Amino acid sequence: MKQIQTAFYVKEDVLNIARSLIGMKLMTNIGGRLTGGIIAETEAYAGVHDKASHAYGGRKTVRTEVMYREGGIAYVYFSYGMHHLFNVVTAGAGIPHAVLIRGIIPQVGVDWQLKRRKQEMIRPQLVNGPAKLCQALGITLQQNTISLLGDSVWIEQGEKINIADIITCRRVGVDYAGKDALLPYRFVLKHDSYRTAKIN
DNA sequence: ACACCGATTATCT
DNA sequence: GATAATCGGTGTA
Repeated sequence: MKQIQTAFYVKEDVLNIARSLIGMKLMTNIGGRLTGGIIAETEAYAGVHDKASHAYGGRKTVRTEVMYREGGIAYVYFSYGMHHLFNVVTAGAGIPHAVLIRGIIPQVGVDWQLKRRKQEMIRPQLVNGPAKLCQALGITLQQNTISLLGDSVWIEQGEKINIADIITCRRVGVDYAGKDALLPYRFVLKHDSYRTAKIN
């Protein structure tokens, strides 16, 4: 079994999971195309107490219901009328934790990733954002709620990362969360040549 | 380098 | 009817 197993996803320390995901490989096999890359940037969303989380205050809607399920599944949502964002649901059932994947280093099926992104060359802007990597890997609302233990979208062991090579900083685009926008819930791989995003 | 802004629609209130 | 865990293009320097 190459897929990371349920025991990893159901832990309650979402920050630790978000940091541990750095260096692992996010893989998709969608439309007969095998694509993937090393996870280089993540953000933790810590459920009901985190003002930046879609589940803040126990908010439960058609969209966010998936966050309350047992960890190890995908939470994909559609934003700004044109972008898909991919999260890993974590913790046990009833605890709506999630980790947003914000950047990868393309590794598998790079030609398909370029094609999906309508680009010719491998450049930082290929996959250095949450909506960009979804487009490159073919992730859409179709993948919402699917198990990460299946053979369509999954995470597998990747490179061993030294903890000193991970930058911890503030999350992006969550100003509406007030004080919680300042929390150090974002993890970024140092020396990622595909990253151009600013570190706060 | 950085600031500004328009695109476009599922989902929520 | 309003909002949005973004992106890419344009403009100024």
